[in-house]
Amino acid sequence: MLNETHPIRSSEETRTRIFAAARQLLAKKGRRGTTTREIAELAGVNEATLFRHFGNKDALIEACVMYYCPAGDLREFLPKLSGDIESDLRALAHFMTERMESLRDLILATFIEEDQWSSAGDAAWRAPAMIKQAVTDYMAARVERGDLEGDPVLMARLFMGTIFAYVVGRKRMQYPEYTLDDIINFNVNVFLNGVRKKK
Amino acid sequence: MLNETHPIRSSEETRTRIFAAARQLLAKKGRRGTTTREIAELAGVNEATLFRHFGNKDALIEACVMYYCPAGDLREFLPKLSGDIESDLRALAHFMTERMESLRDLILATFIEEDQWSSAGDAAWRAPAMIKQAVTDYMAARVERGDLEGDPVLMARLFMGTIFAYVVGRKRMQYPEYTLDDIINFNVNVFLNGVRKKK
DNA sequence: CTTTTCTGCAAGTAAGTACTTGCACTCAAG
DNA sequence: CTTGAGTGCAAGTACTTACTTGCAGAAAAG
Repeated sequence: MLNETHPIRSSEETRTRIFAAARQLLAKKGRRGTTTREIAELAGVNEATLFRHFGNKDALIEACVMYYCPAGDLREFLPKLSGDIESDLRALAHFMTERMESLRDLILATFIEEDQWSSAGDAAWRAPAMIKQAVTDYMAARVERGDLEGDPVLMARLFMGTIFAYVVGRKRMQYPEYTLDDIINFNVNVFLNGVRKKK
Repeated sequence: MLNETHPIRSSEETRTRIFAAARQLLAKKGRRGTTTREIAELAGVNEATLFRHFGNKDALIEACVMYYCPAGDLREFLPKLSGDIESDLRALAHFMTERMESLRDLILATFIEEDQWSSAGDAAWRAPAMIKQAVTDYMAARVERGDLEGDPVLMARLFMGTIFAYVVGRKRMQYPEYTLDDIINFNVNVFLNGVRKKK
């Protein structure tokens, strides 16, 4: 007999359900504030299943972060860039905003309890670090070509900082009267006017 | 007899010792990761003293945040500004960096566990919100005067965002080869070139 | 001197939490 | 049909944590 408390589920699906629940709770309550009981409940599995899959809470969290922080999806995006700087930067800003937005809470969570995240914390930061490097390279190429002038590292830092601040600060510092496009356009314009090479 | 386990302490001093310890731990481990036992130990008081002073952990944390987030110290600073825009903005950037730095971890902690901070979370954000308003006003005045052009709200947002990103991201995104001055000077220059009115 | 206030100390309680274990059930593969 | 993997369920363990309580000492105020 097949009752509703025993639905058929593959092992894979169970794992992803657990990951989804863990991510949601980790982002909301942090590592210590999240209990295995809550994760199990939200995932719709028994608490014992968590431990049978991952051994302990730490391993679960680490696997969860690894699962959600792939580091390679930037390579599909970069080759598409080659128009003029302004549209490039706008596209980059949109791409980065999306990426960071989807990891926002997980990234934020690694900021506090810093000593307790161990390698899971590093995993969450791998994608942003790769993007940072790519942006720096982009800026350096444009400086080389004579489009921009200044230190590419500081340029990348400034550019990414504006996006970081938008994504992270959004909840506490709200600007409901502006759309994401408004803000990105403004930021890109100011940035470009500020670093474009004078002729 | 006066032994070292019973040193003389006024009630006021005990409170500030508790606040200092609580702040340190809250910043490092978050609200749930911080235990009353640890706070008492670090403060050098008995755990029971905590509860005799504040009743419960929540009230302690709230009192602690209130204690460390005064909202009025900006008024002493603003009147000193009246030179040219560049030096004004540099001074503002330094001031904001210092303020945010001293509250960095407390502010960060309020980002996650958001539902659990209640009014303490608002208290931690009162000072930044006031600074945001002051910067917006400053920008508006400069636009009015014809020095800058653009939307003062977005200008303030961008300007503060760069500082926010620096302070918050510092630990994970390190640039040991640049000093704070390097970064502030670069950011202020780019920003100013970007928003200065063209003649 | 007496009283009040603040504190330390030790013991304890009730609740929560990570994690375990033994058993039964379902389903798919051999 | 048998077997094994994956799961639910219920009970339990060892530990932590917020919070309490009763007692005693020390200092300050009256």
